[in-house]
Amino acid sequence: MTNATDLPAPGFSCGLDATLRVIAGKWKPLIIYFLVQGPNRYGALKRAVRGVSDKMLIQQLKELEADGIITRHDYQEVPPRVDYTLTPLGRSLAIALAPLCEWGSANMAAVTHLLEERARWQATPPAHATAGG
Amino acid sequence: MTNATDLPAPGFSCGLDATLRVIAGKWKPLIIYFLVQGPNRYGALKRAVRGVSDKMLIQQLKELEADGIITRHDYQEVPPRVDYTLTPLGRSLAIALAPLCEWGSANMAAVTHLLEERARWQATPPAHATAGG
DNA sequence: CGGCATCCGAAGGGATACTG
DNA sequence: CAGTATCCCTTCGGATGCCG
Repeated sequence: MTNATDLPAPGFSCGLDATLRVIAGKWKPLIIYFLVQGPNRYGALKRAVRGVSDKMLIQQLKELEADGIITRHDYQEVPPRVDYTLTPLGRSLAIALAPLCEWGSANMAAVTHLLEERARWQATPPAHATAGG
Repeated sequence: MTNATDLPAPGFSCGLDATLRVIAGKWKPLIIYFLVQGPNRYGALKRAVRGVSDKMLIQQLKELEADGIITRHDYQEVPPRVDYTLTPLGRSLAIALAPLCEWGSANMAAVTHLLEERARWQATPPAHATAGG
């Protein structure tokens, strides 16, 4: 980040905005990051992300492919065999994701705790939660 | 990141998952990143993010506050004056966001182009786009 | 195994109007 | 200026079922 006192921006809050368009989607960052390990088959991806449905996985995979982040290789054999690989662009994005990963690891305890707090906060009577502070 | 050939993972794709919970939301990363410049008023945030509605901005701000990423200070004066500041935790998250920002800047041209491509792809007849591939 | 289509509920998020 | 509330449409995303 530049001087942090001069990073205003015309329409973008810097490239962050651009990046967000690409990684938008509940599973994309996870998919991308998982793929840094190397090419992986559909099934492996599905097992790795754990929780994602076929629909979502396929959808995100397609968008990622359309965005030039990954490439799909169909071996055209039976039983079906397909694998997904990060493109150079995708790889660079993955490494940019690393700090976020590290942050999460470093603060996982806090995050876990916070998430619980938030859940409680959200369960608060939507009436006029201004009180309680 | 480590060797990129040895960063598998148990149930989490590393802390990335945890981080994603915190920055989930169309505007959060932008808000966080904008705040690294220092404390900012509601209006400044609104102008900076540009495109966000009051509803969304307030909502995300509240969640960020609940998550311990930012703090809100109400000067209790009139006309109203409130400002938001990154907590140490928030600051650390912001710096983890920097690489993403840089990636976006570095690849903005490509991303912009890709986005157009995707828009075109999405406009494709949803019938059975299996063809043409 | 890998993938697609459909249905459906939940959440996201914009527009507008109102308050102090 | 800062924030709240409501309406309402869109997107996200999960469950299920079917196909090559």
